[in-house]
Amino acid sequence: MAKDAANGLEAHLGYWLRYVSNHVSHAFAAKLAGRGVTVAEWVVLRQLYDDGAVAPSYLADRLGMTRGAISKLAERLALKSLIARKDSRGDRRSHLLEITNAGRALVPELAALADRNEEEFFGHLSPRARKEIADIMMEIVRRGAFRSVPVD
Amino acid sequence: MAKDAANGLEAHLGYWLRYVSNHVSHAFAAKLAGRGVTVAEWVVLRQLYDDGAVAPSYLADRLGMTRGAISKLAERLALKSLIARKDSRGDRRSHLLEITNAGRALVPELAALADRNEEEFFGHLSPRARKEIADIMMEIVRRGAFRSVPVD
DNA sequence: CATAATTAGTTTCTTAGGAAACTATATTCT
DNA sequence: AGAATATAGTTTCCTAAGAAACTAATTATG
Repeated sequence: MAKDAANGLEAHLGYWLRYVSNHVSHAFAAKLAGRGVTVAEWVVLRQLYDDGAVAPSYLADRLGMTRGAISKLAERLALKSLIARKDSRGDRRSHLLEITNAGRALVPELAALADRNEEEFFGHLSPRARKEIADIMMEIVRRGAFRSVPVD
Repeated sequence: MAKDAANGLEAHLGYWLRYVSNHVSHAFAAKLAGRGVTVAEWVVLRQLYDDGAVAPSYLADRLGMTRGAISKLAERLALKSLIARKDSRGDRRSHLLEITNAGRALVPELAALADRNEEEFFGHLSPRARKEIADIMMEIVRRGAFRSVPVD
């Protein structure tokens, strides 16, 4: 019962994750578009809502994006006055990003859209199943398989 | 025990799926880059490996991409001689895409990389857990939540 | 049968992210 | 202290995808 080297696409969990995740994100993006923000912007906003003032590089690390991407993202959010840059006393290379009042006010609205999207795609799953999958995903992140990827 | 409207990012399954999926895809992309193909190209190639000659629009539908994206993807793959366009007798608007011998020969190599990537991220999960998640993802796709997404 | 509507695919424009080069500041080493 | 190195963030260049406009061919309609 040898496994075919050209194993079906569908056999890979990565395939299904990508497929579903792309669709879920896309649907979410469509909802967010009404409020003039992208998914990435929402994620940054939501993070700053919790974290207060943090360095761009911290965000990059935390959210798994490059510094360049965060730099541009921060610029866009600043133009929309949803976040503000704040000098970080002590090190003149760096600064801090902080959510503005307008940004803070927006978060619950966007969160409601996130909840609705979540419900739309995963609402039919039992809380137990949802929790289990989320735990597995977190475990994968926790294992830090992300750093150690050999580039071949 | 009211739920906070600004529910934590991490509470959303969509968030974790996106996070993990992005990383898995990225790691996979790095592996594929050695063979000169992208993840999207691999997916198309793999599909054609199974399906024989099919219309671009079928691929777009099947893979959840736009026709424009498939058009450009097909062009790239054709330039690499991994697929070929074939006139579809009868309807002169359309044509068929077909994997070439070179493309066919490449698939098992790429499949091995896919397996390795899969192993790297999901290898620690029991076959049962993997199967369960995959089933849930397929179920979400099957439910066709994808079509019915309201754009607001 | 001629014209309208539809369908298949392509192209243009725009957006967003990664990689790597780059600038400015801070730290380390001797 | 002075030179080499490292770090924070930005910018440039490139790639890829979506939306919508567009072209060509086909089917439906009056």
